[in-house]
Parts: sequence; C-alpha cells; structure tokens
Amino acid sequence: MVKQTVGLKTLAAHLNVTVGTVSRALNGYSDISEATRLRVLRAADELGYRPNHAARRLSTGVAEAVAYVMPQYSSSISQPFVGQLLKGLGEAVAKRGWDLLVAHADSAKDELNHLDRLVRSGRVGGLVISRPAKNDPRIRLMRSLKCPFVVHGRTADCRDYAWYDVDGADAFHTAVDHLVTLGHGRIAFVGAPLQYQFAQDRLNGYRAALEQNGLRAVPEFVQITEFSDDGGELATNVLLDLDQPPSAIVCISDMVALGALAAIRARGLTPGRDISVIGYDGLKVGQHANPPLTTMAQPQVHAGRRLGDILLAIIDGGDPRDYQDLQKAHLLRRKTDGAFEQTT
Amino acid sequence: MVKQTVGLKTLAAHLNVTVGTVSRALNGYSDISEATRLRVLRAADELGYRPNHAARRLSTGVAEAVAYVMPQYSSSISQPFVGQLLKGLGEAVAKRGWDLLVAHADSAKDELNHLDRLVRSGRVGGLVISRPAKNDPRIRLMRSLKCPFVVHGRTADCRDYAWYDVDGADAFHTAVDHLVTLGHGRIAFVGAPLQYQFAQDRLNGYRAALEQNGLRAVPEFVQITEFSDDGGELATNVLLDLDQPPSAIVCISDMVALGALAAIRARGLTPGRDISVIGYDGLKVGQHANPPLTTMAQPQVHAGRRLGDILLAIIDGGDPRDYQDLQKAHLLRRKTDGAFEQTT
DNA sequence: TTGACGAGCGAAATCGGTTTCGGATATAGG
DNA sequence: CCTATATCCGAAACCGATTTCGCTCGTCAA
Repeated sequence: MVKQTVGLKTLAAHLNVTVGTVSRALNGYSDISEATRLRVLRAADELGYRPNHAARRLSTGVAEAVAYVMPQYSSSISQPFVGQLLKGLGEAVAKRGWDLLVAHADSAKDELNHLDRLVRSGRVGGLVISRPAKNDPRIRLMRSLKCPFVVHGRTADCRDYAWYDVDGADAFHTAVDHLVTLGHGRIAFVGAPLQYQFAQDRLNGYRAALEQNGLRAVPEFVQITEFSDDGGELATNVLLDLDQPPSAIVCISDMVALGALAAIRARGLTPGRDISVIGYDGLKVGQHANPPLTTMAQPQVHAGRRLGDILLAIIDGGDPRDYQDLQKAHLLRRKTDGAFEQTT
Repeated sequence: MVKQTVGLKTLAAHLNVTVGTVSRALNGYSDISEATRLRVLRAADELGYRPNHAARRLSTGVAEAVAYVMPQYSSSISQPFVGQLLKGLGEAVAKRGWDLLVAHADSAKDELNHLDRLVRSGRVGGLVISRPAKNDPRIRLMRSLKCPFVVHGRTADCRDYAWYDVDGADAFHTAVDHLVTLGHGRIAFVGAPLQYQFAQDRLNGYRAALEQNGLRAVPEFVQITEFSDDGGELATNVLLDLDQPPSAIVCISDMVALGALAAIRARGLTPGRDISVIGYDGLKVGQHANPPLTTMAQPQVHAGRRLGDILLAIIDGGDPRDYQDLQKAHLLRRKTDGAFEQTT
C-alpha cells in the first residue's frame, strides 16, 4: 500500500486548526464558519488530500462498497454479460463514490464462506447475486446475516427480496407461439440442468405454450443438457435421431443454439428452412452464425445499472419487496426461423 | 453495513484474556502458550469471529485488495475476456485472502481521478491495467504514486514495469507467413486505431512479414477502422471495392473478422475459397461463424491468474522488470483460410 | 455592566484491530 | 535459597478518520 502522504493531521497543521475542525469543514457541518470552510476546502484541494478509507469506514461503520458474486459455474456463455453487468454496476456505485468488488467461487462451500467473510468483516455493505439456484444457499445466508442484497434472476420463492430478471417463461411462450404461427407443430426444447431457476422458468414457458396451443407434449422433445454449444449439439443430435424428429427447436441460450445449428448443418439440413431454431439472449455474435440466429433478445444494457441502483436503495433502507423488476424479452428475427414445410 | 456481532473484545471477554492476547494468538505470535492459542482458536471458530477489515487495514497499513481497471472503451469484443480475466485474478488474490475490486471509467479524466483516489485513500495495494494506450497516463500516474501495478498488454516503452502480453507482432507475422505459404501475394490488414499499442504491434507484425516475404506494401491494403464487427465489414467493403482487391485479409480481432466475413458473403463470395480471412483472439464463437473462422488463438486461460500472481509478487517487493511475460499466439485453422486461386 | 445566548472551534473519546513494552510467574542455574 | 532468564500475558499506544462535548469568545438585551 502506498503510504499516506497528506492526512487530516497534515492539513490541520498546515492551517493551524485541529483535525476535528478540518473533518467537520470537509463533511459539511454547520458549526464551521464559512471562511474556515473555504480555507480548508482550498487547502485540501491544493495538497491533494484523500481521506483514508479504512479509517473512515472504521469510524462511520459504513463499508462504502458492494460486491458482485460471479455466477457459480461460469461457462463461456456467461462471460459476455458479466462484463456488461460490471460496467453498469460500477457506474451505479461510482455515482456515490463507492467501490465495486467481485467475489469469485472456487466451490459452493468455499463460496458461502467467502461471502460470510466479506459481509461479516465489514468489507461490503451489500451484494449482487447472479443466476441463483432454485433454493439458493447464498440467499439464505444473506437473509440470516441481514445483509442487503439483490438477485439477478429469481428463485422459486422470490416474494421477499429484491430482484431483477427477464421473464424466461414469457420469452419461451412467445418463441413457441411464433413457431406455431409459422405452422410448426413438433417443437422441441433444449434446456439446461433444472437446478437453476432460469432453466426451469424457460421450460415452464415452453410447456405452457404447448398446452395453450393445443400441442401434445412429447417427452423426448425435452432435452436437458450441458449449458454450452457442445451440449446443444449433442442434444440436437438426439432430437434428429428420433423416429419423428421435431421441425423446430427452442434453445435455452444462444450458445446452445449455435451448437444446435452445427448439428443440423452436419446432416446436410438447413436451419431456418428444414428445421427452425430460436435461441435466447440476443447475443450480437448470433448474427454472424450460419445462418444468422433468430433469438429472444434481452434489454441487457441497463441490467447492471439497475441492479446497482436497487441495491443502493435497499442499503438506504428501502423495502426489498418494492424492488422487483421483471423485464420482457422480445423476438429478434434473423434467419433460423421459417415456415413449416411438409417436405421434411 | 451489517453490525459487527462478535469482535476481538467479545472473544477476549469470553476467554478471560485481553484483546492483545487474542490478537497475537490468532496471528501466530510466538509469545503465546500453545494451550492458550488453541483455546483462542477454538473459541474464534465457535463464535464465528471475523476480524473487522477496516480496523486491521488501518492498523497494519496494508490494503489487502487490488483493483482491475476495465478497458477504457469496452466494446462488445472486450467483454468475453474480461470475465475470464476476473476469474483468474480473483483466484490469485483469493489465495491470500485479498479482495479484488474493479474500477470502471466514465471518461479518461475521471478515470485518472478515480485511480488516484483508489490508491491514495489506501483502498488497494496495487492494480492491473488492461489494454494500455501507447503512452498511457494511467501508467504514468502509478509510477508517480509508486503504486505497484502490472499491465495487461504493453506500451511503447515497457522496459521498466511488469506486464503480461501476447506477442501480436509475432502472431500477425505467423498469419501472413501462413497465407504466403498458401500462395497469397495480395494480403490486406484490417486494424484498429493506432493509439492502442496492441493495434500498432499487430500492424508492425503484418508489415514486417510482408517485407520479409518480399511482398510489396500496398498502402490501401492497410485499413484502420472501428474495433467491432461493423468496423470490419466497412473496411472489408473498401478493400473489395479496390481495383485490385486483396486475396487475403488478416483482421485485428475475431469480431472484426466476423464483419469481414459478412462483407465477403454479401458479395456472393466465399470466405476461405475466394478470399481468405484470419482473425485474432481464438474466440470460441468463431467456430460457429460462416464459415468457421481461422484465427490466431491465445493461451488466454491463465492470463488472469498470472497477472494476479505477478502483481502480488511485486507488492511483496519483487522487481517489476523480473515479471515480463510474453506469450505466443498460435494458428488455429478452421475454414476461412484457403489456397490462392488465380480465378478470382 | 452583566448575564444569557449562540457561533466557532479545541479536546478527547471512539471505531476494532495490531504491536510494543513491561510486569508477573515459572524455570533454571549457582 | 536466591538471582538470572525465559515464558506468557496485561496494559496501553497507535493507525486516521468521525463525532460528541464543552469551552471561549462576541453579541445583544435587560
């Protein structure tokens, strides 16, 4: 650590006042004459005074920092949004002069320990939890610690805390509806392990849409696989090997969908003509896929900032239940959705 | 901030010793009897003692935290590697129980102010600077502050500080050599603004390779454009409009290369057959491009951890000049590089 | 002229640890 | 048996801010 050069003491000596006076002048107390305040402010600026963060925290008891908890098993797909999120989060907390720190997880057990330390040692005043499991232990921990937090995503029971999420059920409902409109009746779902709530939500949306459209739910049409392009490719191959393969596939993410496209092309079929595919995320790279990927795009841009604002509001004493933000995804048509053709 | 429940004082009272004794027992001093140490350790564990971070920092003077400075203009392409890097960095600092915080930049000027505060207020003991400009003010600031730092990338003069970089000049040399081997003689370069050192490095490699292969440097073949897919598309269109267009293009990044592919396909040409394209980064999504993108892949996996280890070593007093790590990229052949055909 | 009052500032306690110094007890040596 | 030494622990200073308390002025009304 760089040694403190100019502290309150230096300033005070320089101005012939006490440290208490300087501190009060800097923090806008009323029992300081305007003349003194100006003298102090000017000197602080000239000497480049930076209050020692640790001392202030110790004294005031506020951490002036929040943490972002990285997704547990961060596959390559989770990376793009991490950067975006951090940027937004950083902006939100920086407005208040607070710090943003990131917590990473070695294992599930280590992570809880890490978070406990982070909170109970007073390093952070709140945190953002991404991509929760159905009954996430991290959320239970934060509740028991009475530590402010906001969840990026939701769990099964999400009534009592703050969260920001995109409505996956709605999105997959929309995707299936769209495919039905195009004439598809045999629609498959390639999903991820259901321990994650978002995986369950999207599956629910798929199923609800099938039912509402009077379509039969074919058990083999629901493939749960690894959350990656390889997983998507594997699952799609299983689907295509079926006696009566689907004519359309909705995929739980764009990355999975890219794998699906690869599997389809490998058989000499053309995505969007022979088999329709719809992804989820709205990743920019999807437009460079072969062919460009139709997807359910998210209003991802402001998620980070919104999460930060929510967290700060709760730290300020806001009721978490007042901050539950459900965004809708929208259909972004590119080239992998097409009308059903009997010829298949 | 969650109020401290059990502090040193609580522990001391519970054990009928003084806080000093507890502190020394916990910190492994030798003048504590083994019996007492065990009693203290056990009690600390049972009561779930977490030392107050601010107090310890104030007392010891070490920040127990480092910061990662986000790339200045983080376009979509910069995101994937941010996540990876943070993961590795987090692991490295977590081994020591330190925190990782991220600093984001509103503007260039704000950023310097922000970094100055971060360091001089004692929040961090060192930092990682990504993607420096040729003569980066952030580096100058850190030097003047005598704050330990490591650079991810290099500047023009990089002799006196620690850095980790991938050899862009070598990579583009390799790429051009490869294309020459395939019979190409008209090779273009699509790059990014030269304010960034990495952009200059890669251009240098391209030029050196041309010269070494006895190829003429065509001025119009060097296109400097925006660091994105759109930029790549624009630049490639310019190249294709030339009276004598190139038969191969090396692109400064995979994202730019994806734009190039789009431009090529838009003219009914086939990348890899009519025109070869080589990207840089080794992004996984490149394999889902149309056609799969040949690229110079980086050993990106350990960059974060390595940067973290280097930074900690310097904070421990290591000589920065002993930590200069230049990695090599390697050619990852997919489908966009092909033999030159006269027919074009 | 005096007493009350308020403005402005100094002095000191406080946050929760770390670390130095010195004292008490136990052990060893003569 | 008495002193020298090592062992172990208590007491207190310290890190650099914040914040409370109270003192000292100057001002004004009685």
